[in-house]
Amino acid sequence: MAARGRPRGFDREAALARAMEVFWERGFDNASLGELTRAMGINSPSLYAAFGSKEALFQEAMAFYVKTAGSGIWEPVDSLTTARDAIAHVLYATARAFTCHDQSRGCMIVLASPQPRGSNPSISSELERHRRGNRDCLERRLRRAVDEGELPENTHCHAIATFYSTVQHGMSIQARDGASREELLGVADCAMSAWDSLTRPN
Amino acid sequence: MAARGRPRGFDREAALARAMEVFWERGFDNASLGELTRAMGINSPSLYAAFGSKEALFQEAMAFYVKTAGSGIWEPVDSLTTARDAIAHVLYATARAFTCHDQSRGCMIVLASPQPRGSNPSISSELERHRRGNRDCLERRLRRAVDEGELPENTHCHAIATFYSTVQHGMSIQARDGASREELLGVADCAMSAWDSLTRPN
DNA sequence: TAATTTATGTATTGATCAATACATAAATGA
DNA sequence: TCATTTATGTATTGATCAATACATAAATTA
Repeated sequence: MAARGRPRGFDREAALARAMEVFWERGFDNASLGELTRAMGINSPSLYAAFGSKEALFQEAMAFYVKTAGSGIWEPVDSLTTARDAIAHVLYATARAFTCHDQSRGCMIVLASPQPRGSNPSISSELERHRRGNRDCLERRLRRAVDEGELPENTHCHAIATFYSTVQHGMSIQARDGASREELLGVADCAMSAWDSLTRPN
Repeated sequence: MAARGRPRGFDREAALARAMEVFWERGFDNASLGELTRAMGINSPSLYAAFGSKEALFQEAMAFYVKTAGSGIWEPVDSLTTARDAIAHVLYATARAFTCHDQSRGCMIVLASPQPRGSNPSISSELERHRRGNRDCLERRLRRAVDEGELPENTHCHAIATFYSTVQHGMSIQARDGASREELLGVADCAMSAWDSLTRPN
């Protein structure tokens, strides 16, 4: 069945990628519709026809971010053979990802709308839900490692997952403050140096 | 010399404290003048007469935050007798400070304006300057510990300071996401468990 | 008391925001 | 060809923002 009506004059996914860039760099509130439409190369009626609203556009941009920039960091967590490798991968991949653009930008999920009572609470809570999901992903991986015998039974999986999640969040702030790749890799080194004492039977 | 003209009808510092609370919770952009004046109990002409502008009010609120909420965290760094005690104090005091209100709020310096190209770049850079100052404070304390013989000569003071600074920043995000005091204290525990391996002569 | 100075309350300003009205363009189906 | 459907461009809407104009109130100085 062919599409009825005048065909869309722009690439929807390319426009979404541009919108993601703007939201990533400027945050939700500071990304004005004028800036978005300029970056996307369309006018506001086209934006609203294709995406619905600024909030809906952000939600799609967030999903696009997770699928692209975020997948290289989080997807290998379950496939790597040890929890230690998985955690180390998250930290080192984060250090590289946060410093692969001209200007370091950190994580869109952490920085795009940090105030829970900001202008759009539903966006803030959606971002928070996603951050919590990442932490839970680490905690599940640690529990699996306990089940598999890699880690001792009394491992504090919740505390360790929260710790590494905290380090990963902090790297976003450091990246925004201009930290170099070497500095962020050094942060990952320091964080991983706690591994043995954190997972010691005792 | 007595003050000329009609005396101010409100307590300037109390109003500033109220403004700080609003900026702290809502961030610079989302804190509207209406919300600020309502919280401060004054009308906008009084605000502008007393503080100059929204930006100037924020700068004063930031200084007030540093002097009040921040001093308990950072002031003891130089007076504590070991670098280890100093770093531990920063982390544990942060965990307590970030969870002493009804709703966890994290650090105003980290969360009030996270986008460097936000609506007010001068505020973002001022906040960044302050974050960098805190990291430098840790690094200086570590270097002093090397000079005093507490830590070995080849200690990576810059990397260690960046690491603990990163953890402290990450705790702001966790606090905003509702982390409990126990969870943040656990993060501090995990971070401090890296101390021995980070400062081992090797 | 009269002149001066500073603060306050009410109302308003121009700018910017997200979102939309409306006419027109470009496709398909009959 | 002609009706229908969808997209686009121009222009505009009401809301909200930070900041201010202006008249009045409350103090000091002369």
